[in-house]
Amino acid sequence: MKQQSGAQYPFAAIEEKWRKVWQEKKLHEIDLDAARKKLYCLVMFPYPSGEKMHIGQWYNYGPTDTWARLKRMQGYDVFFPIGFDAFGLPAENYAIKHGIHPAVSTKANIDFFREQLRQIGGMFDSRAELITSDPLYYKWTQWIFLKLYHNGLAYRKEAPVNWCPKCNTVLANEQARDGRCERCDSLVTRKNLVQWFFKITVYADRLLEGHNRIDWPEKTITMQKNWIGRSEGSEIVFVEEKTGLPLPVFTTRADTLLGVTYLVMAPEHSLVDKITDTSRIAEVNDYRMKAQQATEIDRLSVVREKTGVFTGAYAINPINNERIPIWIADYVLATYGTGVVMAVPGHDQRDWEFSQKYGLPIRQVVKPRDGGSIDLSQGAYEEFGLLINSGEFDGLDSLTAIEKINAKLSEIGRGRKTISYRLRDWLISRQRYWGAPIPMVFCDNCGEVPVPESELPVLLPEINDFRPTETGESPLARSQSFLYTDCPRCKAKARRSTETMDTFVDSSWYFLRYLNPHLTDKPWDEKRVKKWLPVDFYVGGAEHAVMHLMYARFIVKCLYDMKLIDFDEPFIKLRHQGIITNNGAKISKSRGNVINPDRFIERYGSDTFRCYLMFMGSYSDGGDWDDSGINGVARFLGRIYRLFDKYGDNASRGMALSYKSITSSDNELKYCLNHTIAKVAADIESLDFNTAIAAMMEFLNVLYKRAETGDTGDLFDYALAQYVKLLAPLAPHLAEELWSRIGNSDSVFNCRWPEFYKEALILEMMTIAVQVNGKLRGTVKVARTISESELLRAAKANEHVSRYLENKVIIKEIVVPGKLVNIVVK
RNA sequence: GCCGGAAUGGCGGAAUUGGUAGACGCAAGGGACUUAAAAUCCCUCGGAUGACAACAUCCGUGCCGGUUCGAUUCCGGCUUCCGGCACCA
Repeated sequence: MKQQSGAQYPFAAIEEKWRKVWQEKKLHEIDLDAARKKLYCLVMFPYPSGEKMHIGQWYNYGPTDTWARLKRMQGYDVFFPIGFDAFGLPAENYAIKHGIHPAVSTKANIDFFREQLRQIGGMFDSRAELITSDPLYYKWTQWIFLKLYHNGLAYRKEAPVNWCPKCNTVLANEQARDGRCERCDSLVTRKNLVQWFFKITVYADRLLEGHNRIDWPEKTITMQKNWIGRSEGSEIVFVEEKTGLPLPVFTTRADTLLGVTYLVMAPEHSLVDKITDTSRIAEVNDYRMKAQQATEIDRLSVVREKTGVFTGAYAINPINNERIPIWIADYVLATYGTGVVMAVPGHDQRDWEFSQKYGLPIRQVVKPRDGGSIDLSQGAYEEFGLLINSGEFDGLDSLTAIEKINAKLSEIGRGRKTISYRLRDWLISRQRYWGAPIPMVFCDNCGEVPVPESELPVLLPEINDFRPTETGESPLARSQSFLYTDCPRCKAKARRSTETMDTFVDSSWYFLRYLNPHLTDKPWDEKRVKKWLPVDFYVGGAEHAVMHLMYARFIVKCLYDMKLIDFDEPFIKLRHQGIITNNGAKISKSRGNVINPDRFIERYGSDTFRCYLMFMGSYSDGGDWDDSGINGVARFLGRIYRLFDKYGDNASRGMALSYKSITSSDNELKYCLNHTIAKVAADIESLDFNTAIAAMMEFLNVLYKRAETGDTGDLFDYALAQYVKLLAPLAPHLAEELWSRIGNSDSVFNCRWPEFYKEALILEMMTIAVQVNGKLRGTVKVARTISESELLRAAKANEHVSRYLENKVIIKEIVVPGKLVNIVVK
């Protein structure tokens, strides 16, 4: 018989049609106040820095929509909002490059993005859309700044900052990766500026504690822990001999205190001037100049020789009153610990290297616990051990010695146990135009004055020249009408703060705003926030592990402490999608290897493209982009379409049937139907989209086999109807079309995910593998109820097996119920 | 250097707590249909050896070793790749 090829799958018409219907019927608008089984599913919002969404963004939003749709069909009230992280450097750089004002280019780009998001067919609630560059939004970003300010969590100080000479802007440590600007790859230099900071360091321990209460990838939590870098140790106060100035050091090895042979200060340390001996001033200043200039180029070199100079000053060891020289060296960081290190060349490799170069003495104060010998001329001995040359502490184990020495220092008021962190305060000011202005005023009489809440928002001035200035001053200063204002307190002439806020401030609270982004008199709807937050499921790139994801947690903890919200962790469950590369290289505009999804949508349709992204491989691993397999997914959807084109009437009949009323001996189809229902749900839930689609393909193959053999009874009809529901989260447009064609007037997304019947998964006959000495020799098909002895007899009788048993002695017989038999012979 | 993760056919990738390795696809080859092409459908498809053939035997999940009746899975030691951190005292 001739095989009919059937109708072509008219995806373009179908997809456009249903997107319109969904919009008209407001299918994706949910009643936030009436919802009973809330599920807040959030995906990191895009920053519209280019004209179009790239493939990575599609990869973020398509599969996540599939997840959200499944949850909806499982009976949850799913809130799945999307918005635009529109402020910030990428958007501004795009505007500068194209000579368009960022307000204009951002709006145009958002329009493109919105259309593309619509093409995905995502169930985004359009009423919840927010744009962080909208005054209606950033008014409340400024409000949050003021809240932090009034609670002592925002402050200003002069600080050496990472400065990108090309972007003309300050960079956060997180943005100055490998000493290079995250955006433009220029080498970062240092510059002293007065900057605004948020006191995230105050929350270091709270941020660590919260890790125990969230379901996040282990890797992400580890990265945050490393970033916070909590380290327990001691603060020990040395005293400078001439001036009597205290010089506290931080160490984790108080047990080596008697092995200290000199101190080293960071070149930038503020006391260097005060202690340096007059005879050494020239040399010290010269070194400090060089250290400041010797920027990141040197820092990057892998094997960098340590350098330093002697200050001419001496310090006194608080335990034995020994007089030791004070040096400065740039291997000591000004920003960690106290900026002063007690050097123990015998037991710290860095100090050892320094001592070798400058001929400083080495003293052993720890010996191995096992009595073995060590050779300090080869390098430092950094292990814990037993103390020697340490007076009253001799013979103690390092761990005990740390306790005893801490106690003694405490007693004499010269030290204490303390904790040091790698985490620094969050530098939030940017000398850039495209951001939320910091709502502060500087008055000659009153000093630093916060803008009153009633005067928010401080509008971003509409200026023509929005490019950064070379002096480092913000371009906002170019606007006289913005810059000069009246002091809110004394009404005298005053100047506004001209910096804008880091965009990570904008994205640290947006999930609160989604629930009602149109509110004008408050930042969020408390009632809805109480009901909907925290976010149940958050999906986004792993590149945000230490920035966005930590800042958002910090801001939420601040708001919690101010009693403005009643939860202190914003994202209960977090998962990352993998990265799509192009020929193994990261996709970026600068590399010119951007993949535009549009041509695939045009050629294959949105459903096919979405399914292909999900089918390509593991979602959390990502992978290299290769379009050669997309045909297979297009064929798959085409086959579904044609099956229903031909057997639509059967599916319609199947709609009216209930599973329990069907009598059929087709156990294979029963199994397949029920197994697929369970598997697709479980796999989508755990983001294993690829295997969910594979299961749907297998199910389809089974259905086709039934169609070919004419075995199309009630069970087949019923299975067809269920198939549409299973398809719905994966290919929403096609499923909705088929659902309508088989006689439904309501959306498939308003029906419930089918139940599966466990009993169908238990097959009467099963195939058991038979091994001899662990090697597969054959299989036997037996009844499920077979006894162990009967199974063994059947296994041994199998012709492929029996010949391996001839003239052998059976030593052992292993039976794994339902799986296999292994016969061990000799 | 330190901390994670990974390595499976020509390719992307499957493989619930150790239990039939290679599901599902792609590509390729052969065939059907067609004037032809596209589309569609069917068959083969990890490697080696033997046979006309169905088939049989051996090898095979980065490398070496171990535990086990049995290892892609567990343990020890390497190699390579990816991600993160990198003078943090």
